[in-house]
Amino acid sequence: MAFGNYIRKLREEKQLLLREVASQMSIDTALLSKIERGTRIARKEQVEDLAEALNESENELLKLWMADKIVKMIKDESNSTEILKKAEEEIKNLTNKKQQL
Amino acid sequence: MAFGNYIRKLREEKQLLLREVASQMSIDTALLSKIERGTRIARKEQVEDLAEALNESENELLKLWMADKIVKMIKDESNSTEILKKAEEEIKNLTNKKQQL
DNA sequence: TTACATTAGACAGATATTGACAAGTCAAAA
DNA sequence: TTTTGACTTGTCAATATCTGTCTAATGTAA
Repeated sequence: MAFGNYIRKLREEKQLLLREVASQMSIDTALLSKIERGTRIARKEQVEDLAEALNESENELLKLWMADKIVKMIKDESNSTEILKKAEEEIKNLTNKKQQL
Repeated sequence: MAFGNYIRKLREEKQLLLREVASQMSIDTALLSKIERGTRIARKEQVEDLAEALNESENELLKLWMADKIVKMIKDESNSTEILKKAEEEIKNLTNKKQQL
């Protein structure tokens, strides 16, 4: 599930209003609405605030948020899976190099 | 291999000078140098021009270029692999949804 | 209707990206 | 050693993108 849908689901489960959560995040209700609907991308800071406001794991939310950004970036490419595979390969290489230090 | 290193290798194999390739791309030599060294990210247009100038597959270069952007985005995260896995999962979901249309 | 939650659009200000220029390093040739 | 040519680096103005808010609109239940 996309990041926006996920946090909306969390918010609704907790029976919180947009304005309540947005207020805790110190942003406008409209902005949170857009983030939940996926028409605006949250900033890292805002994801952290969200985790706090929704009492959820910050790491988990950040993970979903980053994955979401990647998806938005390549979802329209015909070879998106190959791109991810290549990225994974590169990450592995980097990790190995780091360990050698 | 990162995108920049890769295109530098290609250029050197073909014995082309920065200024020759840059000229074909209608950009400054300095900019191409930075792209090859990874201190600047090429624009999509420039990757296309590069493919032309180096006589390489545009799709392949674009793939590497996108993978590179993803790597730059998450390489410093401790859970980068998990992030990629999640992204892959989402992409699969999207693909399935599309097929249902 | 009224009240309240949510959403859409438009805007100005903040931030980031872009490409070029000039000055720099470096190595090989003269 | 000077010169030459390839490449690199730092800086900067112009441009493009992003940010958050405001206002107005939509939807919905009482």
